[in-house]
Amino acid sequence: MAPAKNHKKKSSLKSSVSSSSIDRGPKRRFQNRLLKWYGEFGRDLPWRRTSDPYRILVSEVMLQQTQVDRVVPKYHEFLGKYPTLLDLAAAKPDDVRKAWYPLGYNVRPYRLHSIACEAVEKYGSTIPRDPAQLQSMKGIGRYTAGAVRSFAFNEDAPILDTNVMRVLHRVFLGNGDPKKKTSRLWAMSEELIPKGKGYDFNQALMDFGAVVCTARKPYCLFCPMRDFCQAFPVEIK
DNA sequence: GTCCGGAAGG
DNA sequence: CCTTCCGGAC
Repeated sequence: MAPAKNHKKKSSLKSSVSSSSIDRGPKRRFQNRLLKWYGEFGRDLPWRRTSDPYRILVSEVMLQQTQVDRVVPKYHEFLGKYPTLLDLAAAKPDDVRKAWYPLGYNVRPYRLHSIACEAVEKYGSTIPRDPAQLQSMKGIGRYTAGAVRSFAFNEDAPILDTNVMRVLHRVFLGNGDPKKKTSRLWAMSEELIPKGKGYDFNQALMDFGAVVCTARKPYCLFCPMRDFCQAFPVEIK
């Protein structure tokens, strides 16, 4: 009788090390395939051709409420009129509201203007990168703060808008109401970012939700995640 | 007509 | 937790 050694556990690394709610395999597959997909199919959008935090902020506030196709022309027009943070801060609020038309949700141009003023007064005419400072400003919630941090400052900061929520919920959770799992999805969004790649990964997430994993009629047959997606195939209504 | 959507305010 | 804001897509 061979005195077999007792291995209680093969590897403590496997399941309990990090408080991760996502398994290694799916996590790495998702990261790799998403970034690959983005390299191939990612969109060329104007705010991806600048590193000016002000311009990225403008784009994010516009995108909060409006689809990309409607934002693009207005983004150029608005920045033609207010090319810098200082230009916007110096403007009259009502002129900013007029420059916003017809994007809708008209409280937002006022807030964007007040953010510009506050940045000039309190933060040395720069957009702050600190999440608490960002979120202290009216008009910047957790999503927009994460977007500014990752897209303007290259930080590995998580984002969660309804697109990202839908994608992560479908791929990793499957059924149920995503809105009831908001805090868990925030944690997942953070956990999934490959170190140092917050910018590309988050941009990729947004594109993927907008192009493949759409709210209605998602393109599951072209989806690189379909072999492990918990929601595949999403029923078409 | 119905759905969609960030942030604020209730 | 729920509603409001505003315009467009379907």
